[in-house]
Amino acid sequence: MHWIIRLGKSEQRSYTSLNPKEIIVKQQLDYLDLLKSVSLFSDLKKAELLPVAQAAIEKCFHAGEFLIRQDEPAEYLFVVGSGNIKLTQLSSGGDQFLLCYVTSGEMFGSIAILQNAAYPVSAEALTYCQVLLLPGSVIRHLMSEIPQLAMGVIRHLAGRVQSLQRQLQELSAERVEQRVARALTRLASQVGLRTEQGILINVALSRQDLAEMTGTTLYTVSRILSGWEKRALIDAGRERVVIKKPHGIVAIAEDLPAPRSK
Amino acid sequence: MHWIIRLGKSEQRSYTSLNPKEIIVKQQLDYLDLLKSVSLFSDLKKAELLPVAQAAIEKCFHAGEFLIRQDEPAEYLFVVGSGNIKLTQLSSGGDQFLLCYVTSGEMFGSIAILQNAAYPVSAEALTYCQVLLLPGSVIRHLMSEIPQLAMGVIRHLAGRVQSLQRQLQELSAERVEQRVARALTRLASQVGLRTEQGILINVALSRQDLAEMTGTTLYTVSRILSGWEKRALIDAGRERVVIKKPHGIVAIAEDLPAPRSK
DNA sequence: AGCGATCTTTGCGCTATAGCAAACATGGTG
DNA sequence: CACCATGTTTGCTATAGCGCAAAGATCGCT
Repeated sequence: MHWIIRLGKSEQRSYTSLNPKEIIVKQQLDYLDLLKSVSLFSDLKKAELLPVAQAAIEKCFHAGEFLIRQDEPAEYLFVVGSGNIKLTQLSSGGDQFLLCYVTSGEMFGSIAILQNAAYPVSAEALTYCQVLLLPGSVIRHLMSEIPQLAMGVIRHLAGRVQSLQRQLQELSAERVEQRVARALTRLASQVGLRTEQGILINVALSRQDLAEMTGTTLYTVSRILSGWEKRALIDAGRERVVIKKPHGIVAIAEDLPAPRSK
Repeated sequence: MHWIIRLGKSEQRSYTSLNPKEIIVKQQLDYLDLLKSVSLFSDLKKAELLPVAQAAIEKCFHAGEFLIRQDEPAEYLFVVGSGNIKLTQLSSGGDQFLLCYVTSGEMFGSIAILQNAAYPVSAEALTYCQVLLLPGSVIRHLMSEIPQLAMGVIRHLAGRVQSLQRQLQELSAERVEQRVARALTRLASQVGLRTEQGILINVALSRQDLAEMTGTTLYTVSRILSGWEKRALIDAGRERVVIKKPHGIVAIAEDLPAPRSK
């Protein structure tokens, strides 16, 4: 990440040795690179992104801090520059559901584009995070000038709808083991890190987290992972999973007949 | 519904006794009324809706016919003028999930706004249906001229995302009885018909349908409905449910302690 | 290095729900 | 009006997954 680290308060700009104008320009260029990498803005020219970058607020969060809390008024879209974040939803009954992880180059809080909306989820920083806050009102107004932007938002939301529908279907039709396998493959493709032992899921991932993702209990997840570890499919530790035989896990996720573990 | 019934083929227009121009104008006015009633277009002025109405294709379907099939290229948005439709999703494993019912004044197939997308669901007519087909390309191009339209689409999708997230949470955390109760209350508010005996769910609703909505089996649904019938909460018949004590069902859906059935 | 907090494992019993099979009900149709 | 297709009920059995409790592992901190 070639993005300049800067700690929250914008006043700090004036404390640097460079002259203010130069800093602002540099910052905007950096913002532009980050924004451009987000699929929401990929159709836009850099020039069109300038007003977005200008309205963006840079902010950092420490592990454990909440970026947004469920039911609070939704003012900002969040673009993640670095770090890992998890989105969770709390039900009235007090059960928590882990919707997804968000990591660099991704975005969340698109609900802020709508007026008077509230966040339907909470976002918790799992590591130190650098994010850009984009005021929903700015995006909203910009959309009328830049139709591509509106299309980007629509594409983003449509993708989310489809992935949620698929998840719903899976949750209703598949057994727990299959769902956990699916969650792992999803995580692998999103935050997986190729190592010698296999694919390391590169976020702190407790049994409880996996349970909240798949609608089960930490006990059941623990038993499943233990089983897989005995079959040498994975290597599991405290808040850590390494997939040693990806094809084996995929086989379970897709419910293929023979794992063919020769 | 004050919408003129006309059978599919546009050639029929010339067979009427009125002069063609008058008919076309009349038709567009009717289309405009229908479109205006759809939340997607509610922010638009009637004049702005004219191009949409002009591009709309009227079509009718008989009970049992499929309006769209999963994985087919998505060309049209559908606006329902009359009739009931169910949206289902088929998994690779062959399990069907019933996503939702769609009825007059509602809309589906918004994925068609995106280029080269495929429908993620199938839509089956449960009754005789009159629908308007709006070419996705037309909406797509109109969005750049009418920002309100883009906002409407975004609002629609955002609502869908939230409702799906809620459903996901419910499916993962709640027991079957609760989920069935929830499905019934949802249906009651959408297609419920107030009668003397209670709220009649005004669509053909088999045990199998309820099972596919809630991620369970028709056996379990049957047992649950039988139980509720014994407690005089509902009145169930072949593909028919009447909610006699709405508060009782809501109490189950919300998992309230005392049903208070005095 | 040792301690406490947190996470993980696993034995055990239990319940909710799946799923078959067979009888039963219902409504449309000729 | 009787038949048939289709939907529904219910007894029975099987089992996946829940959830407690207690022991064990791991990590960060001082």
